[in-house]
Amino acid sequence: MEGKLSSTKFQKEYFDLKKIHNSGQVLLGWSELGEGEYSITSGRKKCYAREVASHVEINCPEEEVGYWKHYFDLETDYKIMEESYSDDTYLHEALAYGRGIRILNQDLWETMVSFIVSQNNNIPRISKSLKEIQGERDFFPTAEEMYEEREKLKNCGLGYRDAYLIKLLEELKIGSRSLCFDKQTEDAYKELISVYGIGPKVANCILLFGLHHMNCCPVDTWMKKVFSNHYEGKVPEWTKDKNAGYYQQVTFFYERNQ
DNA sequence: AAGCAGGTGGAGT
DNA sequence: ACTCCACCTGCT
Repeated sequence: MEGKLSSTKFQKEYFDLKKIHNSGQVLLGWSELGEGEYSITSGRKKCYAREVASHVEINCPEEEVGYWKHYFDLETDYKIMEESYSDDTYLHEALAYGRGIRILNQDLWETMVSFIVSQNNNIPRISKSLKEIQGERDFFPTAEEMYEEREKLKNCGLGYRDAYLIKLLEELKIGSRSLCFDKQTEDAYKELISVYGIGPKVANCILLFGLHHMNCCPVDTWMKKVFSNHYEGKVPEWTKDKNAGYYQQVTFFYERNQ
């Protein structure tokens, strides 16, 4: 490690590591070292985070404090987001239950791979496959690194999804596609679903979890349960809110843990 | 032992 | 534009 280490504390009321870890947005990079204690990687960076008393403590190199503040979205006020919910009893309950969940600013490439792998799949196998892809490395491989070892992807238990990743890696290699999605939500969405293996659900997950478009609301089997169990099968108004992604996360979390 | 799991592409209307 | 349905694989 280079430079001084830094230990920073943050109020825990709207920052709950365990809830974030179990909220469905994180599929790689986090490993639980003990109760409420994690080592976390994102891109080429690594930190340790743990719950102490009424705080969350983040330990990382001094020059990376800003990176991790952004990763945990600590510049966003979740209290205001919670209080600005529409007049909706179920959402109100979910917001209280999920208080502490934040929408992370995860590494884009890691998010893309994670959610391509996640389709029609289950959590244990998703995690297993993603660990297989990482292998013995300290960090999840970049697109360049994965391209070099693309043949190995066939041995990662990905099933038919390996073809999706290999095609994407080849497109990136020859430059017919880039990882720049720095554009309006609608344009980024169109470009994402043009990727072989990315449909509407995965595209919305990438927009929300990798590109921080807070208005995006991925609809998966759990969200369909939310709609049918609490909204008479209708799609609630808040799915179109500017903070729909946060509402999706807390209702997803609430429904899954009932 | 069939069916399912954080869906998608492709074929057929 | 909209319904079906096969699809890798591991788990129950």
